[in-house]
Amino acid sequence: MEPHEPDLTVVPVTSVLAALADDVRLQIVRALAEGGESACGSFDFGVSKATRSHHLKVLREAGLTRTRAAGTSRLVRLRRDELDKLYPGLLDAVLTQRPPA
Amino acid sequence: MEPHEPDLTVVPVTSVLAALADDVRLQIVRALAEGGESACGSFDFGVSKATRSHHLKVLREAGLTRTRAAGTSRLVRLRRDELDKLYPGLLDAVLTQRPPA
DNA sequence: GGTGTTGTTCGATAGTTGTCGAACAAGGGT
DNA sequence: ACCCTTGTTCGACAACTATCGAACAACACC
Repeated sequence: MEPHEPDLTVVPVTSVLAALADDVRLQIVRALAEGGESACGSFDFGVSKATRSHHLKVLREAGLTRTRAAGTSRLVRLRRDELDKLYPGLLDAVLTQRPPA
Repeated sequence: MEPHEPDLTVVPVTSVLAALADDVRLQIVRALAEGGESACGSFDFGVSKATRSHHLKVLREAGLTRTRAAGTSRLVRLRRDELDKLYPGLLDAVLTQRPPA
């Protein structure tokens, strides 16, 4: 089954924003931005693997990530080039860690 | 009663993004970005005034807008300067109308 | 003081979403 | 062949959210 990675231009802006508007998913995106392509299992942010899988699906279907199989693992990476081209400044604005309240 | 307009630095990024991740609210923000300060009633996007009031509250409490009374109306404006300073590129990336699919 | 305009607030409701455990699937190694 | 690791999928459930009509509040104006 194809992993359903849509063309970014057909994804509504609100879907992209909604995908980023979750704490767990934002941590995943930050980890990807810093660490590059990573296995799903490397994102241990206090949720079960079912929940993690769900969040990765949301990110993928919002056009934020790409996934490829590698043995028993799956490697995920940020579609940064496309995102920066279509929404310049979005990722930069969102990824920089904010002051601790 | 104070309209509860929080300091932007204490609003979680996810709240800002969630506020923008709705079609009606995005239309309101776009209208504000283009038309400047406007009365609540000027945002007629096919929802009831109760719903409109709800969306304006979400935007206000996410730190995106400021509201002041003016007679029987209430004038709403975008907190663009603060947003651009704290999240440079965010609004620009989101406000530009996307290609029609 | 009454009437109309403009918004807000209050239930209520339907839909969406985040979360989990359990079951399942696909590989790799021994 | 067996088992372990790695992920996905499947209900199920709680929490949140978008929406509405109706009731209420504040102000202006006659």
